[in-house]
Amino acid sequence: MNEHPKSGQPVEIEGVVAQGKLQRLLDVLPEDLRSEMMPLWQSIRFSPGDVLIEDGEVADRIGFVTDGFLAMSKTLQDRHRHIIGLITPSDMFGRAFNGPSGYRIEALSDGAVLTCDRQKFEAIIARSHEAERLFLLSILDELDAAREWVMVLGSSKVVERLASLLIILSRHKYRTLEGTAHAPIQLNLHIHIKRVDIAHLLGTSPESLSRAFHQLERTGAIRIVTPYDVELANLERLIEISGNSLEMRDE
Amino acid sequence: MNEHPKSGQPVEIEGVVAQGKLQRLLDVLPEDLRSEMMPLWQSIRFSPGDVLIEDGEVADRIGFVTDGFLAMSKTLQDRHRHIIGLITPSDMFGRAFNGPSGYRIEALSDGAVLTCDRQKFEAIIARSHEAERLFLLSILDELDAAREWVMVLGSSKVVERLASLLIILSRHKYRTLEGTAHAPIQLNLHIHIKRVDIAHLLGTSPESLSRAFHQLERTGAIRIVTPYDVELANLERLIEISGNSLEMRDE
DNA sequence: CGGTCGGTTGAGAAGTTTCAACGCCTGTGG
DNA sequence: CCACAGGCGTTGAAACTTCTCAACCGACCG
Repeated sequence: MNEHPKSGQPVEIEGVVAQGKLQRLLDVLPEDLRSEMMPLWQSIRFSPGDVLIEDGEVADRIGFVTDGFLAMSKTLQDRHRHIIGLITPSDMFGRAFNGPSGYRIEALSDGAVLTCDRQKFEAIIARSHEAERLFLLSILDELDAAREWVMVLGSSKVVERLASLLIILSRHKYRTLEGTAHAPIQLNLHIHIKRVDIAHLLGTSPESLSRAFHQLERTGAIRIVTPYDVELANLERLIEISGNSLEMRDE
Repeated sequence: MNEHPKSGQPVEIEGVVAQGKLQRLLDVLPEDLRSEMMPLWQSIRFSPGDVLIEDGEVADRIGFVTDGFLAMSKTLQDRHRHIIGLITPSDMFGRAFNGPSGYRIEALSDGAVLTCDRQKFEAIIARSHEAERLFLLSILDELDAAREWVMVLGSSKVVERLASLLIILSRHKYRTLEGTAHAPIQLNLHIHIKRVDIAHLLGTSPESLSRAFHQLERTGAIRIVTPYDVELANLERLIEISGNSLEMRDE
């Protein structure tokens, strides 16, 4: 274990490297708080279907995704399932500073999280003004993401929503895309999420989703290598189909 | 009306009484900061179509709605307009602690806001740990609201989305509904928002929206007194139609 | 080899969009 | 004071998209 991780130096926990938001958070913590927090972290692997936090439960842990996809989901009385949002690597989950979870946190793919006792996490963050500010900013990012998602779901056609999703996922993967949108690059997305789950995320059925995928392929926007491996053959066209609702902004 | 944790003294600015979140924020501020902030507030009236903050603009003011409805909206290149969210009385707008606005803030009805210079607001909030914490909590609330809205837009049928909207609006208006959902109460909603705007909010067309309204009326869930004045005749049925996706939780 | 899971495809039913037209109300100018 | 235009909600009808149910297929597994 690293004794004195200086700012910018990768922090490693149980063989897993903390990235993105967690890394930045740790960078900002004063030395004493950081060394207090470090031993609290624990790496946990998950597989599709695992439930990390149940709907309505008061979570006793928070966590950061280091690999794979989690989802916030909700199953209604009529057995209808909605996926409210994806939680992708670097994102946090677990409602720090807040009440019970309004939805289930479940795994959509294989992956791993770094988790920490919620109350201890909160207590340490609250002792650093800088860390609390950083935390606030990350919530504001989440808010933006949620609102962007509202935009996406606002479009009535499934192809549009799917195109938007693919763009968003590609943005997550390659955070340095700005300006290159018009270059004839080819991006590969390996998304190990089942069609049903993507369908529930987009508010549609697996059948319609399948047709949308193949429609995108017919128009040349993407190439379906395997159901989990899509090549963004023509990003410009994909953006056009998505309705131009998304900026290719960086984080 | 809510209980005020500390001072409990309603604050009045230019004849407008600060409610909800703003009141609570002021209550939490230490005396010196509060008297510093008070003179910064200014009440402004708005009418439908007024643009308070333009898409992409770095807002120099933040504000709290005291009456009427604002919307976060975005107009795409293909002239398609989305409304991402409503901003209702007590809500804040204006991206404190954050970059440029990702959408336009426009008025959907007549109403009023209390506004304040953004930088000064931030500076004062940042000097009170309690206020900053409260601010963080209100962002978390917004996040919940945005995600609830994602749920709503996830349902494929327009009637369901409309039913959900009506329930949410009624919850905003009568914050003390829990437990009474089964009582045969009649709620009246006076919403001076044009059908086109509601349609854009629900991601549909005015025509479909109109049909949805009348379908709700036919099934006895609501009664349309005037297009802007709806009576929730059968809340239970409305909830059922909405797909039970919403809890009648309090704020 | 048979079963299950997940993706795809087909076909008819259901819901939505789109375009066009109508009616009501309001405000304006003759 | 009336006529008329424009805004807004509503209604109708046809084109389109999506949903639903059913069947099929390939991969994987016991």
